[in-house]
Formats: sequence, C-alpha cells, structure tokens
Amino acid sequence: MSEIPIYNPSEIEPRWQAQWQADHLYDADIDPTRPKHYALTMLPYPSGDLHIGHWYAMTPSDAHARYMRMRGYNVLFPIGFDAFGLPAENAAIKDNIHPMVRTRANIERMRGQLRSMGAMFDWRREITSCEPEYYRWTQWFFLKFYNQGLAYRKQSPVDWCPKCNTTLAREQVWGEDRHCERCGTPVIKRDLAQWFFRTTQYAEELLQYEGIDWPERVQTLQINWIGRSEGAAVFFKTEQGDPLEVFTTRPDTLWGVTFMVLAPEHPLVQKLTTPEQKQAVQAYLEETLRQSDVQREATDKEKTGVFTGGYAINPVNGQRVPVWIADYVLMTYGTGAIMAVPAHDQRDFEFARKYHLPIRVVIQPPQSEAIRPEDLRAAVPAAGMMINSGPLTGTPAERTFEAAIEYITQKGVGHRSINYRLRDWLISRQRYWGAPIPIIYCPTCGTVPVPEQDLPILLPEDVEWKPTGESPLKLHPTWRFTTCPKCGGKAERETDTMDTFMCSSWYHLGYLNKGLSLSADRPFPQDEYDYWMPVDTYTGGIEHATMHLIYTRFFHKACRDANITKGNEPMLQLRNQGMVLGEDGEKMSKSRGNVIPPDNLVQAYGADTVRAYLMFFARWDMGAPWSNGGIEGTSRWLRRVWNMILEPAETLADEATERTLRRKTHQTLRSVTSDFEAFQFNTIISSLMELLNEMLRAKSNGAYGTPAWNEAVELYIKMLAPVCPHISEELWSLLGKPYSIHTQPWPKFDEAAAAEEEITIAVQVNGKVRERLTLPADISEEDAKAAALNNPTVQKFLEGKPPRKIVYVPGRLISIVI
RNA sequence: GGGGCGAUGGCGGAAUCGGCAGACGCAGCGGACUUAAAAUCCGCCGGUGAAAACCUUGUGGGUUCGACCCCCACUCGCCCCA
Repeated sequence: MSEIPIYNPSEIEPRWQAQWQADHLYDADIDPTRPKHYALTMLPYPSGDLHIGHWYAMTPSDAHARYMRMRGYNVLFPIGFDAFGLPAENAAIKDNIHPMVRTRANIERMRGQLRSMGAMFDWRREITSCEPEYYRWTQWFFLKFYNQGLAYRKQSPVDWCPKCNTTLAREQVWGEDRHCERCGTPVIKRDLAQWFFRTTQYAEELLQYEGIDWPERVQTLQINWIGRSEGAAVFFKTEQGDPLEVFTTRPDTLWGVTFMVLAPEHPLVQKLTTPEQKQAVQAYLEETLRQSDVQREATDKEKTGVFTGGYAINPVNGQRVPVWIADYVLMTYGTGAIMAVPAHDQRDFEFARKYHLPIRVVIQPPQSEAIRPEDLRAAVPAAGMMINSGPLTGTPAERTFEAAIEYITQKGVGHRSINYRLRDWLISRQRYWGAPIPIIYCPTCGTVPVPEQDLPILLPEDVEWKPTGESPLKLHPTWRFTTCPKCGGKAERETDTMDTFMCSSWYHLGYLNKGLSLSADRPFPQDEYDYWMPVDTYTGGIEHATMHLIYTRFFHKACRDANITKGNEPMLQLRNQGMVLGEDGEKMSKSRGNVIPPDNLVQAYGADTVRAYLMFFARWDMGAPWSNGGIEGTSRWLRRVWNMILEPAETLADEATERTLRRKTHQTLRSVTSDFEAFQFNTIISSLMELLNEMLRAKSNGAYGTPAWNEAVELYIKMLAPVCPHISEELWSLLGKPYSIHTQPWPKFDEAAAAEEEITIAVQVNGKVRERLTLPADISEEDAKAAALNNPTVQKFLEGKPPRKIVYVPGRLISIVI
C-alpha cells in the first residue's frame, strides 16, 4: 500500500486560513449578477475569551452561510464586537485598567480565536462599537430620533446606593433584601432625569409579523412583552378635585368599585394623605420603594397596603371611595392607579378581604343565584349580566363592555383606550463606558442637541476611577463644560451614556461599511444598503427575544420613518440556537468553574472536529450540557473520511455495488440539503457518517476508482465543506481538483439514482408487526396484499380467520384486521 | 395562577402526513492485528425469557386497524408572563 499523508489538522488548518485570507476568498462585494444573502450571527461581547457557547452559536451559522454560498448566493457573513458595557467598567474600577485598553486587548485575543474557527467572516467589515468611528453614528442615530420627537427626557427611578452615592445597574443589586454589591448597603430608589425613546409609539406595528419568518416562540414572547390590552380610560377625581385617571380592561365593572389603589410613587399620594395617616403612609413608602418591580408583582406574596385617608369620586355614580396605596400597583403600568373591583378581580378581592373593605357584585354569571358578597370565597371572573349598575343594569353579557364604553364616552368621563405593557425604552445609563448622549444643557437655550458636524462626542480617556463608581464623566474636571452651539454661552454636556442595546440595534448597518472612518458622511453607503439589506438569516440566542430583538425592530422602523432605511423589518428569517451548559448541567460561568474553553479542544482535535462535534452532539435549537466523551467519535469520523478517500484500493467493477453506492450518495445529498434548509445540523453529520459506512462497504467490494466511487468522493467533500472547511479544502486539493472547494456549486440531486428498487413492508395483524416482506418498489397494492396474505408467518397469526379489513400504506406497511 | 417548551436505551440523540421505535455517535462487551499497549478493523449492544413470545418513548386514561406523534387528566424540569 502506498504512503498517504496523515491527517494533521494543526498543520492543515492555519495553512488554509492564511491562504483564504491571502486570496480574499470570503470578501463579500456587491455583485448585481448574483442573488445576495445577508447572513448575520449575533455579535459577541468581548469578555476576554471566546467561549464554547460562541462556537456553538457561530459555527452552524457559518456552515449555513457556506451552504448558501455553494447554492449560488453572494453571501455576506460579517463579525464584530459589542464592546461597550458594564463589565469592562467594573474591571476598570477593580484593577485600575482603562476599559478601552482592556477591551482592545480582549478583542485582539478574540479575533485570533475567531480566526481559528475557520469561519467565512469578511473581516474588512468588522465593527467595534466602542470605537469613535462607530459610536459617532450611535450618537447620530440618537440625534435623528431626537429630531423626530422620538427621544424625550423625564424623571424616572433608578436603584441608588446611598453609601456609594451612585446609581446601580440591575445586576449590581444583590439578594432578597436588595443590597449594594460593593458595600452591602440596602439600595433605595431615586428619581433622576433620564432619556427615553418612544418605543410605545410603535407598539401596534411591532405586533405585526407579516412577511418575516420568525419562530412562533419569539413572536409569542414579544407579543406578551408588548402586552396589548383593550379597555377604557376612566376619569375619577379626588375629593379635592384633582383628576385621577385609571386604565381598566373591565369598564363594565365600574359600578362595583369600592376603593382605589395608587402606586406608592404616584404623584397624588402626598396630597391625598391626611395628617392622621401621614406616619403610616411614610413608613410604607420607605419599605416598598426599595423593592424591585418583579418582587412587587409576585403573586405568591401577600398583598400589603396602607390607607391614605383620602377619597375619590366615582364618575358614574358619584360614590365616594377610599384611596389606598399598595405595592402591587406599579407606576410603570397604565397610569399608576387602579379602580378596585373586589367582586370581580382576584387581587382586589384578596386585598379587600385582608383590609375589610366592602365588596359589591355588579356582574351576575349566567345560571346562578344572586350572589351575596359575604359568601364570596374568590372573585367572580366570568362574564355575565350587569346588575347594581345604575342605568346599565340588565345589560346582557355580550354587550357589557361596549355598553360601558358608550356610556362613559357619552358622559365625558372616559373613553375607549388601549394600554401596552411595553414601556418606552430608557436609554440613559449613569456610566462611563458607553456612547455619550449628544445633548448640551444651556441655561439660556435649554436642551440643545449637538450639531451633527460636531460628532463624535468623544469619551475622554484621562479619567479617574473612583471606588464610588460614580460616572467619571460627572467627575471629570473639564469634559462636561462646553459652550452652547446655539448662543455660544457657557453650557454643560449630558453626562449619561447610552444603553448598549442602542449600539447593537444598528450593527448590521455598520457592517455595510468596509471599514468605518471618521470622515464618512453617512453611517453606511447607500449602494451597499440597497444591495445587502435586509438581513436574510439572523441567528442567535432565544434570550434576546424581548430586549434586543424588539429594540432593533423599533430602531429599523424609526429609521424607516426618518428615510434612513427601507422596508418594514430589518431581519427576514430568525433562527435560535439553544445553550451549551456545563458538564454539571448548569449554565457555564467562571464562578461555577464549569467553563469549557474551545482553545484546548481546537489544539487537541482541530477546528473541523470541534465544529462538527458542536453541530452533532445536540439539537442546535435545544442545546445540551457539554460532554467531553463524544468528541472522540467525531474526530475518529474525520480520520476515517480522510483515509477512506486517500487510501487507494483495488478496483473490481460490480454493477450492483455501484448502483447501491450511487443510491446512498444521492439519498444522503437529499437529506443533507433539506437538513441545511431546516437548520438541522445534527442529522447532517449523522447522514454523512452513514454515507461513510456505505462507502467503506463499497470500497471493500471493489468500488474504488469506479465512476460511482469518484462521484461519491466528490459529493462527499462538497457536502462536508460547509461543516468542516479545512479538511475538505485539503482533500479537494490532494485529489488535484480546482481551488477552491468553497467556490464549487452545491451538487445536483439525481432523483432516479436515489430511488429504491426494493422496499421492506411491515405486515401487522391486529396492530402488531408479525412479518417484514421485501418486495419490488413498484409493486401494486393487490400484489403486495396477496404477498402478505400468502406469507406463512402471517397465515399463522391469521389463524385461518378471514381478514375483516386490510389497510395498505404504500412502501410502508400492510395492516390486517381479523 | 396563566402561557410556552420539554421528558425516547447506561449517555447525547434519530424517527416526512398517525405507519417497522431506538438511525448516527459515545460508553460497554467480544474478537482480529500486536511481544504488549495505543491506534485501527470486524461483530454484539433497550428489558424479561432457554425459546416461543411478551414488555418498552415520564404516569394514567381516550380516539384509531395502528399513537413518541392527536385528545383529556396528572408528575417532573426549564423558560416567559402575572
């Protein structure tokens, strides 16, 4: 046997990576003669090390993009770094290393790791969101939104550590008692003036998914997140005459209101509170304002509240009802005030029982006795006829909602209203490591946007890391002081920076540049936009269903209305991967010590093996705990492929062997193709493993060197190419085929070759499989049934009884009932 | 409390439309090669049973000639919402 080279991935892989780069093989340029495909994988945060989770997310995306390329598409597959954010800033405070220094070092490291993956990234288009060339445009988009009236500033609470004298991000607040991560002091809420985007203005449109292929699951998550409810706004008044608006989904229960509840932070609380109740209200406020919204909304928790001493007037019947405050009412939902109808709302019911508030039944369920409030053990949720409801008493169940709306509208005390759970997007962060909000506050001119030509507002680098954690921008000696662009007088900059979701809302547009430069006059070239957009396939984790994916859709629609982008949606097809957990089944994290670093694996097995194993070991959309064991099998598979193709053998042409080989080859092509379309990567690998086994069988039967063998080898390498780009390029080149495998067209499927000649049909008697018959594939129903009935084993189970019924499923089974 | 997703051998997972459950791989067992080991190759591999056969897709029911798949109830796990 002649010498063949040994499969050595650590030699092959870097060599081909360098070659591809030298040949600009993956540069994606506008080509009007070919259909385009914009494949996008969610960009990583540069935490320092590429995680096996990144590989799990990116390598199947890369394989799919490569498959699309072989299918004839001009494919853009870019990569970048979502580089602003809290972790770098925390590390800076801890180790006194500047976030820019650390981030750039991390990115450098991750670039190397990403290159070792052998993905078809077009590196010319890389973006890093913390570089001025990028965040200049993040600021530019802010100005566009500001000019459209989509950005506004209002008071809003933040978590605040009174000892550190600083705002805290959600993840810096720890424990049940909500203390500061740094000093352990209990956290309080504090109101600060902060910037918002009017995402709610697009709530209705965000509920539309026409024309986009997104998983049902993501749509459901978003629809729930947006939380549209139809109801009515009703104008109550306090006894002192202040308007007190509520939103209700049950205007038909208005006559059943027996008290009202305000969120503790409601602006009318102080005015309503009587001197006798002042102390109790004050104590309650201090207690509840420290809780998070999530805690406050938890239903298993017992409801608490305090009477303000004040009263409100019900506009439909003039009734005077007491006003309470309770933590289960949130200022951020609706108007921060509710009308309480304990007879027909469970939470109001529990509250009323606890504090001995009256209950009045105003909806009579069908087929039921008159209900006495004192007998109620739970709220009556069902629809029914209105009772005890003044002029609307007797309104039948199917009319109550509309009748109530008509009544309040006519009386001028309310109107139809739609409320969303979705809130406007709070983009202000009291942090250093983010894009500065381009706003100047002038004592004369007020709030003034920074003129476009003055962008970017650079983050100063000479800052001091105070252990207080207060934004260094606020403490910087000179940065915040500037002149007003309008009047030239002394003015101050906004010191808050933007939420990093702002950066990630437009990065797919940033990739349209082949390198961002500060001298550009647009965030992207128009011809690139017109050719590449929208994104055709977007892949990433399901955890981004609500935040990132809602923000980026909002962003696109807002840009569309500013004539910056076109079309209604930025991403046409969305596919989500699952998560790789640690070997212990827990989420991977440094603190748990269960992180699997991909570098060791790449070193030991090669990138192709790691790629293939990640696609093989679990369903991509589900994820699974990592297990080291199976990677050996994948490694073994590639070595077997290598030897199978390169090791010569005897050629003993045999028609049957060739025909069987061709059949399996084309059957594999059929399933691999449909699996790529369906993002089912694990079965792509197992199909290829099956074909390998068939080829080894054929080879030992003398198929080597026959036309069927040569075709099988060629198709094998082509099918392997998207999954394992290096080994397939090497095999292709060793066989003397024209460079590169990655520019080859996807093979054509031969239906006739894949067709089976013989089929196995299962024969069931009374539902149990009793025999399997091998029959010609084109057998008629009559012949198949006859073959089954004449079979001795089948006859044994028929016990001489005549069949009552015979079900025939072509190519599958015959079911005989006796 | 409401909604979603999931549960298949020792393990990861296959299974077009309701049609042969367990593809493919891991681990394990047996064999070949080897002085030996590794690597490689071949075979076996859900359970009970001597065999015939019976049981088996979280549990219990139902629909059907036929159910991993559809329906009802339940258990457990994860996620989202309240």
